[in-house]
Amino acid sequence: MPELPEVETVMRGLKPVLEGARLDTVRAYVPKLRVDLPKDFEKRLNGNRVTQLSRRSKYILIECEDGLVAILHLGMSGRVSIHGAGTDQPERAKHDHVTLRTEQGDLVIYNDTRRFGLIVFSDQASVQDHPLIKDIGPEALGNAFNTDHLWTALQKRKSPIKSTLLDQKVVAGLGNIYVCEALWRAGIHPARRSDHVTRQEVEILVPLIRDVLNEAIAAGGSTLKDYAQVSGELGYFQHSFKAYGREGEPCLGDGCQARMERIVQSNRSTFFCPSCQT
DNA sequence: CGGCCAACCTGTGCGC
DNA sequence: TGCGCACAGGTTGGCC
Repeated sequence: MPELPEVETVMRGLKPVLEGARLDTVRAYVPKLRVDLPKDFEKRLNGNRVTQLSRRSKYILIECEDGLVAILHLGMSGRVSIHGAGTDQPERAKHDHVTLRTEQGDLVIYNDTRRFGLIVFSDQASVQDHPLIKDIGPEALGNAFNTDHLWTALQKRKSPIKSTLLDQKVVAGLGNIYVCEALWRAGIHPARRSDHVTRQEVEILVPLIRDVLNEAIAAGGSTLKDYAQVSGELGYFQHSFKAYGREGEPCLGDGCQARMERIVQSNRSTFFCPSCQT
């Protein structure tokens, strides 16, 4: 998926188009993504007015005036494109699964090759208690994600630090790319047992996690492979990773002569420097 | 509960 | 252009 920076970028791109807008024509072309779409999907959204967009972890929350909240997750390959009123509005493309048109004439298309994304309904009063939301840990960019919190979580775990940072119950928003990047910056080996990371290292790691996420958001989200951010003026950006995808290439650490390596941890690729990361 | 793995899908790239 | 396999940014459910 899109990780936190990409989801944040998509949410920010959708905000000016959807917030305050009344939905005019809502269509679903498939019965399910990763899970079934709500049975009354089109009916509940059509004619509704969007009041607020927000993000929780990698979920985009779309609140409507009648209290309905649509919870959107982009999975691995979900993309959102916006086609402004008065511009050419494309024919339905392969893997376009959901379209929203506003009364102003803006068109929002959800495209998801692998259909690992999802859209479910909740309501304003109980969305924080929704099963998908309720166990999520503190936002990586929020104040509640701090040294104490991460340190406490790490003490309870023997699994590799990489796996723990991917656990959304520990910290919300990190994914495979930014965990690799943050651990490289912090000089921590991804296979190190969580409970063997020192408190001093956690103090270094937490702000580095924030840095890498903030830099990616500032860059408009990274554009990579099958993920493309095309929501209007935010545009494209080429973000160059220091660790992710750099197997066999020189480590970019100061004065480091080593080459980056790739290992597989719980079926996910991890990229790291065998010299800088201990 | 912690930890691991398969499953959910489609597409792409590489070796033969 | 064919076949088979590995791999891709995520999350869940089942099992030990």
